[in-house]
Amino acid sequence: MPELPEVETVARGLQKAVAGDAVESVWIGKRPQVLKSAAREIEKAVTGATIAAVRRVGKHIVVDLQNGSAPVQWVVHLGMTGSFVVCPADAPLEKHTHLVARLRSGRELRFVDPRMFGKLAVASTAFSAAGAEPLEIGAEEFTALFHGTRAPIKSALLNQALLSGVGNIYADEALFRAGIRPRRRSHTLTRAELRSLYDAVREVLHEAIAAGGTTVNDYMNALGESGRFQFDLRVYGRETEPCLRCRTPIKRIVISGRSTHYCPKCQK
DNA sequence: ATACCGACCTGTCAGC
DNA sequence: TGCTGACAGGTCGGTA
Repeated sequence: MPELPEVETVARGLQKAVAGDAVESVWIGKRPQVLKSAAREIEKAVTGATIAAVRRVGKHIVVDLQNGSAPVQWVVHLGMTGSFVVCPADAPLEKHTHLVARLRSGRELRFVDPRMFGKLAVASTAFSAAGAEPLEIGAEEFTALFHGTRAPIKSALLNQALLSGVGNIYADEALFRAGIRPRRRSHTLTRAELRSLYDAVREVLHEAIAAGGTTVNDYMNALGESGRFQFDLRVYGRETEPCLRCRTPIKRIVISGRSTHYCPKCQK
């Protein structure tokens, strides 16, 4: 589900809603797949801790906790269907809820994930993403990064070790805006093409953040509200529909197992 | 080194 | 109505 703009939206929403609050107690479900730290360890790190800040790193949500003298990080990845929301304690418990943190303010912070592709862990060492932040990297560095791999550009954009945060929707949208075919080999792109792609990636991510993310199916922000960027998608999910620029039907192909959408006329 | 492919899970929707 | 298969925002590990 969530790519950089969705995770950013959740992190900002949580930062606004729960920074300064504290965790009084925690309930942990019995789904080992989503818990990457032992339940005991999570309980120990989180119970009694003050929430200093909530921020995004790549596609991860990082909650900075202060527990006694030791800073601890609570790291959450939403996978495809995860949600991390704050709600009143009496809100009905959703199916597939894996963790509930009761806050001093009386509200609850809940981690819900039906498909269980998400992850939740605690860490005492600073968490960092493998790849570069697309909104922080410079154009030169971006070019060097993509000249260094022979993979199809669509696959390269999805490779979190190169760039952290771009997922299937925004990869397709950025390639459309830059006029580049998704199967083109990354190292064969000209400097000018990579410069357009750099601009397109940043532009689409900024616009999507401003719209509160894309809700295709079940993505929700920290307060359980939908995003609005689904109305601004130009190619993703528009197979056979006319290109918004040239009216040619949008094509759908599969690249490294992911559904890929592009305009055969506008993208070279 | 690189790149496909299935696996991990549950839910939904289209088609028969 | 109900079954079956395809598909879904993401990553990982195995294999070629």
